[in-house]
Amino acid sequence: MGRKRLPESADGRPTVHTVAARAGVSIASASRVLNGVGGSPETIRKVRAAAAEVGYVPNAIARSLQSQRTGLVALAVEDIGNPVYVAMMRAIEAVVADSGRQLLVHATGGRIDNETALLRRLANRYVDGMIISPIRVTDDHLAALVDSPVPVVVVGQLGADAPVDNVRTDSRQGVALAVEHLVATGRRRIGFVNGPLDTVPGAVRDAGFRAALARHGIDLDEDLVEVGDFQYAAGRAATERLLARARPDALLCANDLIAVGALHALLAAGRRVPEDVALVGMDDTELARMMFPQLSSVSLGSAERGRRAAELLLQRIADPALPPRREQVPPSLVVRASSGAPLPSPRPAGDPFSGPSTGAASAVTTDPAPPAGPPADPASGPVGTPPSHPSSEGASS
Amino acid sequence: MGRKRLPESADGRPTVHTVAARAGVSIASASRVLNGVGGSPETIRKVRAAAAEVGYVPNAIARSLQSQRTGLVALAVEDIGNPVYVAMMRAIEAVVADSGRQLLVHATGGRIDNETALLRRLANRYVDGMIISPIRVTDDHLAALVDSPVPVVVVGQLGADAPVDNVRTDSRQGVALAVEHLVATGRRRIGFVNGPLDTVPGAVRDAGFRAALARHGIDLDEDLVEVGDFQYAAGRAATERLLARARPDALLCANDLIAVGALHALLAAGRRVPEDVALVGMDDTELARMMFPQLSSVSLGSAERGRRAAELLLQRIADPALPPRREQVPPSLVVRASSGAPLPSPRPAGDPFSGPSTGAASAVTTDPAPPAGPPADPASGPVGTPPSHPSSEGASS
DNA sequence: TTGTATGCGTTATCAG
DNA sequence: CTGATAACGCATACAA
Repeated sequence: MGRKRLPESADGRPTVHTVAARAGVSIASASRVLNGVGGSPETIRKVRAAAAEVGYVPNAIARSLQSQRTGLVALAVEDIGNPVYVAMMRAIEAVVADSGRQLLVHATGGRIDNETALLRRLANRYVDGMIISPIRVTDDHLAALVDSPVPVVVVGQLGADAPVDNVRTDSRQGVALAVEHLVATGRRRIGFVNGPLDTVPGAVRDAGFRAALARHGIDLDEDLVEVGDFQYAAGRAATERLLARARPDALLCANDLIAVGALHALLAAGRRVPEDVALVGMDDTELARMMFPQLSSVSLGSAERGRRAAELLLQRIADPALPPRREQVPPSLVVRASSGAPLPSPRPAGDPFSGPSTGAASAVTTDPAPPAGPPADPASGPVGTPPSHPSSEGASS
Repeated sequence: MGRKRLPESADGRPTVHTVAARAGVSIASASRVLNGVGGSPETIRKVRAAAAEVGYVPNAIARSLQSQRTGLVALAVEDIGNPVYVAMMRAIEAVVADSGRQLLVHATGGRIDNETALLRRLANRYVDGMIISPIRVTDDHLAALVDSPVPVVVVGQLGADAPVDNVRTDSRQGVALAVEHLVATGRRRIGFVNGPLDTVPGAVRDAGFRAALARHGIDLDEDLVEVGDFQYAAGRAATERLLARARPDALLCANDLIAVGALHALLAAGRRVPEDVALVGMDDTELARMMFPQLSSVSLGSAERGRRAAELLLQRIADPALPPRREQVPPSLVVRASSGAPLPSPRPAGDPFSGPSTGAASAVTTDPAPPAGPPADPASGPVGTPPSHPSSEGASS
C-alpha cells in the first residue's frame, strides 16, 4: 500500500513527524506514546506500530535541547595510560552507566591550561557534569572550578576549603605508612623517587616523606631524594641518577609507574630486590602485582575515590543546591615481595617501635590473595602469588 | 548603568538573545558576528563587547541540532585496561582532537550484545561516527555494522568483504613471525597460550600457530596449547595448567597481558626465562618493556591502526559517499630478552632455515632503544635496556 | 485523550 | 549590512 511521502529529517531518517503521520495522529500524541505518558490503547498501538515500521529512534540532541541535559558526564585525568586512572575510570564508569549516562574521557597531560580551557568549555553545556583530577592547581584554576557552569567534583587535594565537592585521600599518611613499614623491617637508608614538586601530589608526598623520616629520628640524606615525572621512563632515569651517587637500602616511589622504572634501574645496577633494596610503590595498581617480584604499594583507594566522586556528582546534578561536600578515603599499605617477606600479620596500631605515630589505624595488609579466575595449582613461587585487588591511583591527592 | 532585564536561558546563562539585546542589534547580527561572518565594524565591536561582558558561550547542543553534527566521535573497545587499547586510543585521540572533535570511549567487555546495542543507539545521533574494535563478530553484528546510521570504521578482521571501512593487521603472519624466530633460535617444544577460540583474534591466532608449526615440520602436541581469556590472571592460570602437563621450551602468548601472566607462572614454577623457556607476547605494549626480563612481542601496529582508522572515519564523515575501504598494517616482531639474546641483526627474508615462508618481509627487530627521557647512565643490566616504542594491540584482528 | 502551538538556542534564508 | 522569521527535532502547556 504505497504511502504518500512521509515527513522525515534532512538525512532521511524518521522523526516524530514521520511516526505521527504514519500512525495518523498528531506529533503530540506520538511523542506522548513514545515517552510512555498517556495515550489511548488504540493510539498507543498505532504509534508503536508506526514507530517500529519506520525504525524510529529519538534524536538525542533535540531531546537534550529540550530537557537541558545530555546524559553525558566527563572525566578529566592527566594520563589515560596510567593504570591508576584506568582503575578510577572503571569505578566511575560503573556508577555513571548505572545511572543511564555515558562517560566522556579527557586526557589533560597535566597541563594546567588544558584543564582550565576544559572547564571553560564546559559552559557549552555538552556534559551534565564533570569529574576532574588535577595534579596542579592554581588560583585561576580554582576560580574556574568554583564558578563552573556545570557541577564539578574534584578528585584530589584542594587547597584551603574551596567550595567544591571533593574526595581526597591522605597521601601524606600513605607515605608515612610506607616509611613505617620500611623502618620496621630494618631499613635505614630510605630513598624517595618522587614526581614533580610543582604538583600537588609531588609536594605533599615530599613533605610527608621528610616528616615521616623525622618522626623516626632519621636524618634525611638529600642524595637519597630524586625527582622525575610520574612515569615509567622518568622513574627509571631518576633512579639511575640516584643510584649513581647513593646507596639506599630501600626506595619509596611516588607511584607504581615510577616504582617499575626503579625496579628496572635497580636490577640493571645489579641490586637485588628486596635483599639489597626494598621497594615500595604508591597507588597499588594492577601493575604492582604484575611485576616480579611483586611490588609492595600504598593503596590510595583510587577506585573507591572514583566511585564516591561519581556518586557525589550524580547527587549534585540531581540537586545543584547541595552544599559543598568533602570526603576522604584512607590510605593503606599492601605489603608484597618487593619489600621483604610478608609480615606474619598486620601490626597493631601504636606499635611502640613506630615512635610518634601519625595516628594511623592498622592500615597494613599482606597480600596473599590468589589470582582471579580458575584456582591456580598449588605450585607457589618463591615470592608469593598474585592477588586480585581493585583500587589504585597515580598522582592525585 | 542598570540595564533592564536581559533575555537569558532557563538556567540563567546568556544566549544569543542576551548578547543581541545588550549590543542593541538583532539576534541574526549577533549570531553572524559570533560566527565571524559579516557584520559592519561597528556591529562587530558592539557584539563582541556585549558577548565578553555577559560571558557568552554558545550552547553546543543547540548548535548541533542545527548543524546536524555533534563533534563527538566514539571508540568502542573490549577492555579499556588493556594497554594495547590505551595505545590505540591515544593514537585515535590525537587525530580526532586534531580535527577539533572529542572522543567518547566505550568499554564493551567483549560482550556482543553490548556492541550491537551500542551500534543501534548510534541512531540517536549523539556522535558523528564510531570506531569499533570487536573481538567477536556475528551476522547480526555485521548487519548492524553495515547499515549503521552514522559512519563506522572497524579495527580488526572482518569476515568476507563486508562493505565497511576497516583497518586490520595480519595476526596470522604475526604468529608466524614469532614461531619462525623461536624455531630459528633452536626451540622445538613451542607452546601457545591463547585467548578464547570463539573470538576472531583467538581463532585466527590458533590457526596461524598450527600452520606455522606445520610449515616448520613440527608436530603439534596438543598438551602445549592452552586457552584462557585475554587477561593477566587468565594467562597465568592457563599457563599453570599447561605447565602441569607439559614441558615447553618456548611459549607464545596471544597478547602481552597473557604473556605477563605466563611469565609469573613460569617463574613460580622455577623455570628460567629465557634459559629454560623462551617467552613471546603479542601487541608489543609498553607492558612488554616493563617486565623483567623484557618481553619479546609481536607488534601488530595498534597505534598505527588506530591512527588510520581515525583518518578513515574523518574522511567518511566528510564524505559519506566514499566507497568502503580496507587498510592493512603489517605485523613485526620485536625481540627482547625474554626470547634469548638479541639476534645480531635482522635475518633476511627467505632464510633457507625457515622453510616455506609466509612471504614475510624482514619484519624482525631487536630492540636496543634507550629509555625515553633523560639519557640513562651506562650501567646496563644483564638483559638490555627499555626502549621507547609506541604501538600495541590486545585482541583485535 | 487529543491536537495546536510554543519554546529549547542556533544558524540560515530571505527580504529590506 | 541588517533584521524578521523559519527551521532543526522534540516535549509540553494549554485548549478542545
